[in-house]
Amino acid sequence: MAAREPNRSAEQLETRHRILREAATLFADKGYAATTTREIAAAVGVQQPSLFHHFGSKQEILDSLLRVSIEVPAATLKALVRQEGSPAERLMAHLFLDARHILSCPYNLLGLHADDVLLGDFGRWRAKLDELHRGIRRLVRSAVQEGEFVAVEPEFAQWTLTGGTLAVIRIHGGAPRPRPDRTAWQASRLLTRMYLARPETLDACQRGASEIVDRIRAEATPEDSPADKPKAKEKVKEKEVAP
Amino acid sequence: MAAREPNRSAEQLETRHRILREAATLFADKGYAATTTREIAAAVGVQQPSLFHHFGSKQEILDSLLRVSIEVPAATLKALVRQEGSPAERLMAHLFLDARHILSCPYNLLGLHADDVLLGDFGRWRAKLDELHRGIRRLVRSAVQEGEFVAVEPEFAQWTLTGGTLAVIRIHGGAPRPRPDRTAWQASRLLTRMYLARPETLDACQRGASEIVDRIRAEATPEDSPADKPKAKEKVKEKEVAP
DNA sequence: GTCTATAGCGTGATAGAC
DNA sequence: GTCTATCACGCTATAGAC
Repeated sequence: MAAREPNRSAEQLETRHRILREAATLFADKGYAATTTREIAAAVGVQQPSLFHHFGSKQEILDSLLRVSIEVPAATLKALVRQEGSPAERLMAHLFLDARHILSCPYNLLGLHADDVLLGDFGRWRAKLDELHRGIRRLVRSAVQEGEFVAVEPEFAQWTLTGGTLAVIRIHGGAPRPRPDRTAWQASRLLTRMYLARPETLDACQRGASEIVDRIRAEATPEDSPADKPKAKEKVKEKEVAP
Repeated sequence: MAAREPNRSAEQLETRHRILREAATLFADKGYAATTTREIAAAVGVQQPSLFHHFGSKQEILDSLLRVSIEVPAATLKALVRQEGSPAERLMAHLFLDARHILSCPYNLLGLHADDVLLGDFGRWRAKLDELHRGIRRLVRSAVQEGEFVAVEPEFAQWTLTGGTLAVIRIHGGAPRPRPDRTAWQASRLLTRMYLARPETLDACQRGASEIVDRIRAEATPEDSPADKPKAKEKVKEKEVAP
């Protein structure tokens, strides 16, 4: 990287962002292994070797996307377990935060949840994701023990709930949604309802979850975004990919 | 990843079936594109070119597995729409049949649902799967209209329900389950419960679904009714597809 | 920062002996 | 039916001009 350049040109950031964006879409469509660097370059509108000016390797592109996909949810879940509130409320808060993160993300994160990615040479992210899943299973187990949830295998519940998050990604598809909060609450309500022993307590559960979300937002640092996280105020233009 | 040891317990099977079995496991672990024919051969315990005596290409291996994974559920859903019963009951019957098919299948079908497979050069199977998803969305839409289900986007419901089927595959993992019917009913009960407007009607819904399943089974085996054909549910044995 | 040209390698698949 | 040997191709990544 040009160390003596005082200002990283907006052009470079733009290209880097577009690479991530197009790569994420292609990974979602065809999978990571099946996507070639030539296809990514073609979607961005540059020649294939030009990618390697911005990223050291194809895996590095995936790595940057995985950071967005996994690091944020893992951090929020970690914040969640310290919060007060019943297990079901905390689980619902997690489901909401996860869904809203997806709906606010400018990249299509679908391909990053495929097994060829998570079981490949990405032990670092795999470990983080396992931690996430363990946290969810722990919350499910507590909710079942306290009678909030019906009897269910924690592992099955975890896979259906994370599968529900995938459903949010599928419907989202990388396109901006009008009201992310509303959609995220809808999804988390349905997923929580699946296991709630007394479904009529869903509204109360959501109120508890909402309070937890507010508390986390209050204690969270304003800038929680490393270099790869694109600005919330995005100037993402509609892509004009040469097919 | 380390090369897998040849599966000695499977050495008695036909080589062709062992190839399918080991390939399915590898596809589930690493994805289709990331799995090499050399890895499949190593898992089976033969040299790589020997695979091509049994299958014309790597894609042909995948094709044989996709037939097992998609053709059976598509056929049962087609039989379902002709049955009497409320939309929720028919949907629950589908979820049960799908789960039981998975739990009775000797192959790990997880990798076949990955997007790199279904969006690749397999338009034939992709079309069949789309048909399946459309059928599910149609049942969801009817159930919502009739007040059996809570208000929900059919597309979201379809992805969560098919995601729930994936959860069954994940827990199954290709290993035999003691009581497939019991596990399949548990899963379909939870998934149906997610959208049932009045969860207290779940038992009634299951009774209706069970009757539909029985009717389908009756019409699926209309001609062969020798004396030794038992009707016990647990006796249902999925015959391996040997094309 | 992007380009052209190409290296280096692993892949799916084939040929022919046994 | 399985083996050894090998091909032809497409892939990621590098080198160096501009």
